[in-house]
Amino acid sequence: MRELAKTFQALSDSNRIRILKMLEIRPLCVCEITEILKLANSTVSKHLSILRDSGFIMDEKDGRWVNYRLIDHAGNEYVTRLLPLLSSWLPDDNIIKQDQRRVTEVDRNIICGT
Amino acid sequence: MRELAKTFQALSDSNRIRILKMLEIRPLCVCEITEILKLANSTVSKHLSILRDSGFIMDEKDGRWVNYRLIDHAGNEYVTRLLPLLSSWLPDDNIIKQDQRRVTEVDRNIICGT
DNA sequence: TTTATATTTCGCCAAATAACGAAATGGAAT
DNA sequence: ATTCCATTTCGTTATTTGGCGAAATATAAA
Repeated sequence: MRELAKTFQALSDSNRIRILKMLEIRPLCVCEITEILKLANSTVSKHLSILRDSGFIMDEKDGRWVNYRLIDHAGNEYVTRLLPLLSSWLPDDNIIKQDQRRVTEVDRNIICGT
Repeated sequence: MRELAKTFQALSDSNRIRILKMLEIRPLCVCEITEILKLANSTVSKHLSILRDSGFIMDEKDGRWVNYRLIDHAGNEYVTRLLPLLSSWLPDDNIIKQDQRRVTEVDRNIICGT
């Protein structure tokens, strides 16, 4: 039960929901997410670790960046069922739509390290 | 998005999950839930108001008691999808099983007002 | 109307959470 | 090896949360 509560807890924050909805478009590095959410990178890193620890996302090194992506096939029943639900929700949310559009526009080589 | 985060927030506490799983068995009054969870009645009342405000449960007066039950047909997409999921989860959790057994045994006329 | 009882609301406290900036870490490139 | 830069970790702060007991509310019974 602890695990289930923790799973819902991971989804109970607006910024983490925004991150998951952005990752529906494509994998992103921390600085791209930071740029879109307008939060400190340490804050974004914390949100990402919460989403990773609850099984929603995975990370992989890519040169000097760390790419985060939605988990492909979760070994986790809760995540397996919740991710598709989340994917079907908020299609008309203005913030989510704007975030997702910016994901298609943003280029890590330009925005990172300014 | 706020509403969605709030919905998950409601499910992010173990005691609220226990309450919802108890209500799968039958409607319950506050003092029955209080007896099973072993919490202060003010605490249980707060949990119930959170679950009600997020659309998972409804209340109805019944004499001097207030019965809480799972919402029948939610006007809420999130609740409509999440309640069946929750219902399918935790079938082997020992605490949940014990709670649900106690729901079938408990009698408000005996346990309330001792 | 008075008393009893179930529930809610209020005020408080301790613990958890989300945010930040600064410092530490770890590769990549020079 | 040293520098550069993306990311993580650490320490702090403000806010939220979950818990309690006491007081307020509401309804049933006497």
